[in-house]
Amino acid sequence: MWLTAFPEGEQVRAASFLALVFWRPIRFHRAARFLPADSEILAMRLSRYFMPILKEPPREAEIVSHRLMLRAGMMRQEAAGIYAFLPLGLRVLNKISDIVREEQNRSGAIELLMPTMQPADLWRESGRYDAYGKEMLRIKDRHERDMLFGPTNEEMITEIFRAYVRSYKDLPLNLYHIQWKFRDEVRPRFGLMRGREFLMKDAYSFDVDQAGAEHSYNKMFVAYLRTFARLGLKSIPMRADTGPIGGNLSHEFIILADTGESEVFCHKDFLDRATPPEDVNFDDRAALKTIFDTWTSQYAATSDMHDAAAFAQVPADKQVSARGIEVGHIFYFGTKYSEPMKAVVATGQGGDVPVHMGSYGIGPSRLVAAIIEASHDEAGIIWPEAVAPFKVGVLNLKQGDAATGAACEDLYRGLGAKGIDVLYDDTDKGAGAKFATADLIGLPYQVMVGPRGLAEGKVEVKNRKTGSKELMSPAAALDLLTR
RNA sequence: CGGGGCAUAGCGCAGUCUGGUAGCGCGUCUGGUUUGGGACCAGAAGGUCGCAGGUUCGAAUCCUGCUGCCCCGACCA
Repeated sequence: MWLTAFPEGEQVRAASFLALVFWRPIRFHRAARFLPADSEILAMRLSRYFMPILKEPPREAEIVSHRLMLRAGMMRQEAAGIYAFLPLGLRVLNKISDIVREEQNRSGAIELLMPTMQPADLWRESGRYDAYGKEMLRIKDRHERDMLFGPTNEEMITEIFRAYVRSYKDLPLNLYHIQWKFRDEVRPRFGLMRGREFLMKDAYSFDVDQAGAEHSYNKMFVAYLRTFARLGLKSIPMRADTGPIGGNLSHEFIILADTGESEVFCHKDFLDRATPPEDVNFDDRAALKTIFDTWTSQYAATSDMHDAAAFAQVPADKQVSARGIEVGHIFYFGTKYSEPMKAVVATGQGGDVPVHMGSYGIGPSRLVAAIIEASHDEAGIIWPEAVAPFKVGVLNLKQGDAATGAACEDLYRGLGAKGIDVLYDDTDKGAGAKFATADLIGLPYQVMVGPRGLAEGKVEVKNRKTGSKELMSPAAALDLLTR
């Protein structure tokens, strides 16, 4: 548009200047011009991607998710407990965050975004500036004002709430954000599992009374069950200690993984209980209460809360003791913050009351690691389809061969055009190396395109999870993978 | 914060005890031959040995201090 402001002769120079500046994107567009615009970010040629895989795991990585994330080129450590997400890791993180977001929205929670930096004064109001201890990273700005890198956001959300909401008519309200947190752990470890900087979805509910707050709690409870199920995980809610955040109703959501950091005990029925359906009515108090009761009626506890006598009441063939990873935590804490911070609403019956609050956390960055812990084998990661960085890998087993090249291009473009996330391994590597890479980064479906199969008009589709391989025509593969 | 360990090329490691011109594998680059489970041959590039001091004719190696990272424990999304 503003090009027209150039004198005639200048337009050419301006245009070529732009071409220079945007040379890389233009080159990409040219190569991908058969794809609709929206698909360009979904489809990727490995030869042009940034995915620095490692054959050997770096020495510092001890646990499997940490090793595999480093080997798959998903992240890079920059300091103890602090990681850069590389492109492959970011794709997974974003897919997890999107699912978390969808389920929060479905439950009626509303997204906003609070800053990572917070003024200390807010925390002095709640009394937590002194109480939180050294885990809170404290900073002074240039004017010597006390600031902090937020470890959580109860104070700030309460400040926002009290600034605008005055009436019971505006309740219930649940506000959430997905933002980086910083907790200066004494001993960060296990890669993303216990980092110092981590991504957290934290939601905060506001209700006029305890009954309302319990309904809000149940909404999150159900949303969490759905979220973890969609991420391909079996989650088990376990009664939890309320810890430093305070309150009196709290559950941890634990997923089972052999390498999990805590020991858990539960009733076997948890493992095949049906996930609440997509169309569950979040406004139906009784229905949500029923789901909550069903999911909390049987024994489930981490070693901290374990009661051996109660566990012994579970029939022997139903006793499960396993290892687990905490991936979510929900709290109801009443008026712990609303009272000191004066977040009050008119009740409609004369007078104000402090609102009843709850907070609800899920760590998407920890989930990246937790999913790997729960789903991997000797060869590498086995991504659940919903969070895989790419759903399909197209492997050209004989790079430079005209026939395999053409078949791969067709599949690559065909999948991309249908909106499938596809990674096309068009590198010079040998077939074996490509198999190893595809398995390492855990692509759910891998299409092997080589001269041997192509001679009979076939490609091979491999399922990463089951290991099954099937020969079929490229058209059948396209059909299968876009279904 | 207590205890233990590590730091040498992009990654994994040897060399340190017993001081004497810094090595191996993988990866990278060039050329060629290859191509269905981490190919082969030939050649090449790449390191102030974590940092600072000290001892010595000479330090990756010995001494002192510091920093970073990992593991176990206590603590935690």
